[in-house]
Amino acid sequence: MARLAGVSLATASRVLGPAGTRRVGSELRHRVEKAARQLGYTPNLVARTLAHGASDVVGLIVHDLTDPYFAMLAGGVMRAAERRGLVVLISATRRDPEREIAHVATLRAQRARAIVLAGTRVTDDRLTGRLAAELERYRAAGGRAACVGRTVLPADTVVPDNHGGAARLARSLAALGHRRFAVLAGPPELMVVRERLAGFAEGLRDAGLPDPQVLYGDFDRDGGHALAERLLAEGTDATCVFAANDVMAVGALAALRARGVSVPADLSLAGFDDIPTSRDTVPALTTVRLPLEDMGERVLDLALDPDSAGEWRAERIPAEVIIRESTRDLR
Amino acid sequence: MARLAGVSLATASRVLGPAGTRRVGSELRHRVEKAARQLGYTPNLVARTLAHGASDVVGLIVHDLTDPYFAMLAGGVMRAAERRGLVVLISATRRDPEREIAHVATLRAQRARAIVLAGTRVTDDRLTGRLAAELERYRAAGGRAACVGRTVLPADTVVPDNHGGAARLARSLAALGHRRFAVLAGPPELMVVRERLAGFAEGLRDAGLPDPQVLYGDFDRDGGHALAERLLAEGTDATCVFAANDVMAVGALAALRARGVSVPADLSLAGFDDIPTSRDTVPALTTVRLPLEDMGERVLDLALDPDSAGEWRAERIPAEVIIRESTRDLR
DNA sequence: CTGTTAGCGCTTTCAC
DNA sequence: GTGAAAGCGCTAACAG
Repeated sequence: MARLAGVSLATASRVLGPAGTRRVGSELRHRVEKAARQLGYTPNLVARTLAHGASDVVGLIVHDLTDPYFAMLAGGVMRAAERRGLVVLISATRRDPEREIAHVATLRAQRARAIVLAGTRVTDDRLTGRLAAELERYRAAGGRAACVGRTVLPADTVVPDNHGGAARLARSLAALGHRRFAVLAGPPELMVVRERLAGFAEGLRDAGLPDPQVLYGDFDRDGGHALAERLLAEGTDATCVFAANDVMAVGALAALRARGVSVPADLSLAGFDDIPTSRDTVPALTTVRLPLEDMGERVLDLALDPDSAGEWRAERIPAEVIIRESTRDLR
Repeated sequence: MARLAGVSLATASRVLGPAGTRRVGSELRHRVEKAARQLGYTPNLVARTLAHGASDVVGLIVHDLTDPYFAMLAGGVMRAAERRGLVVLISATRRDPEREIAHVATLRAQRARAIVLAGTRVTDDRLTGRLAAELERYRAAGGRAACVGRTVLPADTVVPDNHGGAARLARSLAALGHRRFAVLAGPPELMVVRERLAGFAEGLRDAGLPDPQVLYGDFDRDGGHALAERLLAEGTDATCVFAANDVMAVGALAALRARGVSVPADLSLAGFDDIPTSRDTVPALTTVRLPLEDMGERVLDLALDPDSAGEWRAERIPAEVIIRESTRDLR
């Protein structure tokens, strides 16, 4: 113990402890610091957490780190955490709501200072209810939480404008002269999917166009690939395809290419999210931009900052349509 | 406290505690479990860690989660951790060795059960020495560690066959009829870069070809982009370009395309790693495959499994050349 | 300003 | 088998 090395005991805690209004004579302060350095002493954060109550780990629950959407989000959360001197415990749900609930429980047991939930929001009320209950216990134990997605959970939320973005995208596409659309959607149980789909349909209606043809599948690269093949197999009169997210669009692009369908000459394609690779696909992907890293930072801020009044806060994130080369101008 | 709820006290610990040879009468066992359930009791892992010594968090230090290489690696580590009931604390170095050292220190303070280091290995001896020292302290405090990359650290290591893979790639490319090469390399301080460069040059020599033209830059997408532009600006007589990793290759591809250089018609291009997107680029990227997720799992296994004898283990990971469409067959 | 004294919640000998 | 008691290493009142 650095204590014995120095001379005093709990004084050490004051100088080595969390920066703050620690008043210690400079003489002793130096002695302690010196001793600590000599012994290579590092405070045991576990003990500190136990005694002091507040841990400096925050939990982040995502679907899959391998998906650029979540990787970017995680990057933002980690950046914000580092700025505050906190560390991030990441766990993946792989879209399994049960696993998400379990992870919240683990984080509670771990006494994480805050939990950020990203991307498994489903429409099943029973599941949502159980997750909410688990979160409630966590909060009751002094934890803070925030999530990104829809405001269905009892927590502050960063809510990307999925609906509005998709609607604006639809209108932009209509303005390019497209009249018939197909949507490669993820599983209908996913909130994001429903929002983007509804927004897109609404945008189409605004433009006086009929509802799109909709195909449901997995919300990932292979899902996009499979759906594009199905679209081709079933036949379509659409001139433009909207994939519910960019990774699906990337998969669709590959499938179309393999089948000899040229984008955008034969068929236009648009995605959603604006992950980094979407500007590097060929053709570059028209999409709806979400400031993923910023969202990550914001959601951690929300989780950590003192609650506002009674109601849960919802921070809307604007989504911006970006027209690139994958959508043909038919005019 | 579940204790009072039930009846006994430390008995609760025996039934709720870590699974094992806990002998408790089934009557009491049931009572305790019931009480725990009623109260929604969850053991405080922080306290357990303090008392019991062993935490169930493992640390993972990567360069940047946003880079698919590390995302995949992280995915593997997380999978392996989950299988063992452990959680993963991830931190990013953004290639700053100082930050890496700091993260090890933090993880030590956090009493992480194990640390996995991935991807900041540099050639600076002073830095490596300090990192080694920090690791040594961690280990002295009972921690375990393993890393992926070069075996320069006092730890078990998963070592991808960068040299061999690059050499085989060079020979394959030579077999396709290419005679003059350019390499878009990352910063020379990075171990990976040196290994891949050396391996590539060696493969060329094996084939009786001259050393390649080498350009150094950043080890990421934008680095690849910038380097490709520089290559074009400076002019080159190479018929094939080797980018030291896939994300650089993706950037290079975009730059070449923007400049009207067709791949592989005008110039061939190859990468390294085989990240998921490399099969979706246009043209699909010739590369050297590394089983990233497996590597992640293996490195955690290495870190956690009881040390073998005195020497540090080095687990070689084979790298497989994958010829796709981005490299032209000149024969 | 600085030393003493209780715990934080759990695991673990050590008796009964 | 099961209860009692002693810490794990640190922080936080509370006195000096």
